[in-house]
Amino acid sequence: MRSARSLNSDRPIVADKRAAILRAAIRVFAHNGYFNSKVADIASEAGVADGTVYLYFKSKEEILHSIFDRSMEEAIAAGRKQLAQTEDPREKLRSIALLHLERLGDDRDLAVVFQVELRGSTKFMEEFSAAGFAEYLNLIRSTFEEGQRAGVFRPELNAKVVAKILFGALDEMATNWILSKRRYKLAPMADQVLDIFLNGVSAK
Amino acid sequence: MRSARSLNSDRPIVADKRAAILRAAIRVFAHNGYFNSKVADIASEAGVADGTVYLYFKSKEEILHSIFDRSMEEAIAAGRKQLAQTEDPREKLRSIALLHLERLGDDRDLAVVFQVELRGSTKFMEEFSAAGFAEYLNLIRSTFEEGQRAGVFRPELNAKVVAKILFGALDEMATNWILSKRRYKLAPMADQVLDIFLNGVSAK
DNA sequence: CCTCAATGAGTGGCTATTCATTCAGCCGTA
DNA sequence: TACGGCTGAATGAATAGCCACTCATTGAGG
Repeated sequence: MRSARSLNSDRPIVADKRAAILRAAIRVFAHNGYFNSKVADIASEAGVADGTVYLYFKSKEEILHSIFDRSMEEAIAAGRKQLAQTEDPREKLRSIALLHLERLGDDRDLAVVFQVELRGSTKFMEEFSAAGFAEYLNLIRSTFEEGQRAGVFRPELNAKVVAKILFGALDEMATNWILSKRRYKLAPMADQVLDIFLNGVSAK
Repeated sequence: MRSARSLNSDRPIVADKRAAILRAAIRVFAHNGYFNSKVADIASEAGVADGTVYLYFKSKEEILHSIFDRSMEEAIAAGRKQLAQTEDPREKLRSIALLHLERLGDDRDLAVVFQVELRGSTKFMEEFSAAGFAEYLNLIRSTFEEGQRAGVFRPELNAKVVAKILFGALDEMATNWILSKRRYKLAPMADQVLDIFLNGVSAK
């Protein structure tokens, strides 16, 4: 039904279908919630048979895992890259925030999965947070500490707490954006948050 | 099995059992997650038969609703009361924050249900947020606006955004506290958050 | 005796996962 | 070039297990 390269014939096909199923799953999870989504829904959304899903994923849960892993990996990579291109710690934090909200603002379905569906279970939260979120928080924290050493930020502040505050504020912007009926751009909120945040943590 | 007042005989009994079931549900939901919790688990935790649950609640979902409604109502009432006893807008916000974290810090199971389980579905989020969260955010917002009028807070800031930032920061403190393996007091975090927050939003 | 809260075994509906079957493309052979 | 398996990706009907919810029955209190 689908044409494929001849050598290494499985790779391109596999990647295609895996990706299609993942994209379908994001859409379905976003609309119905993880627990109310049927594997059959995902399959039909992806245009494959029910059983095909199990050729690419061990279980429904693994699909959710994969969504998280892939997205978080991308996000962190993008974040690091951005950090490498910036000097001023204040601007670094601004970049992280902007990237964070841009990424979610560009894909509402993915945002719903991240802000809502992934939070819906302590089990997921613990597993996931250990890996991905913690790393992300550390990215923020170490950037802040860098700024403290540079004398830009108030030295007496606990960097861990500061990181959580910034993350929490951004996270809430995203969640509110999803739940809001009004349609507005998410990314520009980053500046409003950063304004207050930087004003609160800057030295002098 | 349980003794009761003679007149109006249903009220005391009903209240007792309803409350017992709710308390049990909080515990069970906190440990297994809403979707992985069986009604039978709740019943046995509450020390009643499966069917008894349905004498007090229409469905499993209604139990979750009730937990949210009751707790949110209490929290908002407590918040309003506290606000009435305070003058300075800065102190008002500090009180709200402290109350917020104290309440969650005092009951870990309830906190898990609030921070994790209640977020796990867009459907819930939309229904709930419309009612409870929005009201809570408004409480913060109007307090902030009061402070703006009094010249305490920077007048150019968007109060709605400011409210979300504060709420988001507190919310993240709570979520992190739940997921953390280390045991620490949650309430004192309020001061650290408020320090940075107030520093960020204060006039001058 | 009544009444009615409480019980808990049974039912119905649902859905994740499995697996026997199909079939498209490919290769060796004539 | 034409043919006849062969491979394994894809299918989707069937299974197996789970669990919210019902309701006929019980028995304590009055």
